[in-house]
Amino acid sequence: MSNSQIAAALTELADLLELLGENAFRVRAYRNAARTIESLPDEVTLLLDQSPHALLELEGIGKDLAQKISSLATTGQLDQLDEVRSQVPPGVVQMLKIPGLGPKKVATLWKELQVNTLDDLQAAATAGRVAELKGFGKKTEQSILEGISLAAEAGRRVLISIAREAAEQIAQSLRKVAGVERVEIAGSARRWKETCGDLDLLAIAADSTTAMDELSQHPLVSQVVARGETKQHVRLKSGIDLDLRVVPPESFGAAWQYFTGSKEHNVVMRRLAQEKGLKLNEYGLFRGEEMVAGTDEESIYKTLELPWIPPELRENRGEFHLQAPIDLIQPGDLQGDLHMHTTATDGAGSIEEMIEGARAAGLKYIAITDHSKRVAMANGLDSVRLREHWRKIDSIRQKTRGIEVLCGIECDILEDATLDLPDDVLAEADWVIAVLHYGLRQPAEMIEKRLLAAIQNPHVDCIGHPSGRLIGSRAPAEINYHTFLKAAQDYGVMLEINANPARLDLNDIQSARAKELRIPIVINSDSHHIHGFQVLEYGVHQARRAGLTKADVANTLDFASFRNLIRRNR
DNA sequence: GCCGTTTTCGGCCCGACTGTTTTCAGTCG
Repeated sequence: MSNSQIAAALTELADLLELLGENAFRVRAYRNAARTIESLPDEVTLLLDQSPHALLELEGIGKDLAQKISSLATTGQLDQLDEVRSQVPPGVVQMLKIPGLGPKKVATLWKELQVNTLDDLQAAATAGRVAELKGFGKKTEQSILEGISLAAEAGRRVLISIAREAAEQIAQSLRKVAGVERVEIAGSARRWKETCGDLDLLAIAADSTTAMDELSQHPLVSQVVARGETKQHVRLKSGIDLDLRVVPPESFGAAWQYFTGSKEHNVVMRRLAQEKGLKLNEYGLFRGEEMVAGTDEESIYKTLELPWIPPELRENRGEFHLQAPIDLIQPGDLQGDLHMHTTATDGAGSIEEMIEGARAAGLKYIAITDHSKRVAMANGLDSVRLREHWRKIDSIRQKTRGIEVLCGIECDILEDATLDLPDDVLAEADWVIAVLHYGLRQPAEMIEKRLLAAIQNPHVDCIGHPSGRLIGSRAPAEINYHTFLKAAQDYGVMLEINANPARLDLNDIQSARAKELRIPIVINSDSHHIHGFQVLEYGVHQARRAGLTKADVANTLDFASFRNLIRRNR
């Protein structure tokens, strides 16, 4: 198992144990271990190869967890996990996804009302039985009803990061099979959609049997749902479904185009073909019986008199108006990263470590932006500690070569629309990102007031993760994007695409609107550890889904130009 | 479950908020 899969298993175990009323500190130990494993630079299997005791060196991992992690890493199995899974109905675990419900409340619902599924819960809440429970009331009952759809949704789709990783891993092992010529990811994962409902792989193979056998036995696969000559449908242990299709080489482009979608994009494609007296399907583009294109995607688009359209744009959201090939931003275009944390607040890396991590990720400049004091749980900084932190950053950057470092702050926009730090402190910052963390459920007028107040503050350079959403688990704040974007444009405030795959906020649609208004976008990692910069890729693909080019993204500028942009906007 | 001892147990990050209570448990980040 990969590190993030091990981390997911440990997190699931923690959830289950918590529901079973296990000691909270024991549960925390599992969660801490999950985080530790997730942020390791090397795969656990590699560490174990180097030394069988390597895991014991890690903070927060003792004999017991080391043994469990090593079992997960080498066999993908953990008896304890299977055991507790059998004790808790899956529907009960899903209830944890309902905002406002934690393990205690869910356990009460499960035990007292015998609700085992989200449907059970909905029925109980509708009947008013939830409000009668001790510790529950009318408001809780109402918020449960509102949150159920969110939880149900979360169960059906997975984050793009989870989807891409599983798909790439399986594609890699299929590529090693004798006779397999080519394997590619298709579907929403190829379009880098925020979430994926299932995975699609496409292969060229002399003999489909060997490829399908390999897939059946893959450690990530739990069961084969269906298997035919050219198509195999499996379910992964993580609950995601995956389709593998084996196609002949001459049809590969057509199949790739077809199975990449989206459905809406393909409807238009087939209509355009029809208008030219052609027929498009997964086998090729045909005039009568004769195949006129289909070995590669480019030939299909070209025959339809279209430039090749990057997968991220294939949503029928205006991509057919493209006259010429569009040169979307690439991951390598980013030179800076303007949002990250250190051990001063809730990060895992020191200032020096984050600088080195950024350098290793190929970045030329960064801003260190720890939390302001309102985020007490993260040990947020007040004016005194922040100034001290900046002094420390300043002395370190004096000695640092090859990468520029800005003294920044991620400053909370408080519930009353004031900022968490006084103006005279913000004025000393090189870079200020203002964000909403609390009070996301306030009425739209209040959210608007808060965002506009932040934008109008002369020291604020950027609004970070504007909606505060966590995909699948926390709904976005209700934002009037029209006034919000207009204000950002008027006051020269940049907007962030937060690259954390659970955020991707601004979303693709609002990012496209920001581009139209020529509001500079910055794509930031929001790193909390030295390997956190890898997520920038997800932010870049989100930007690509919005049609952004290098010129639309401010942190593709060199440092001097970026610095000038900040100065000009202030 | 981990860790570090005043070394085999006792503590483990915490402040604010919400909705429930009538002094606080649970949730959030």
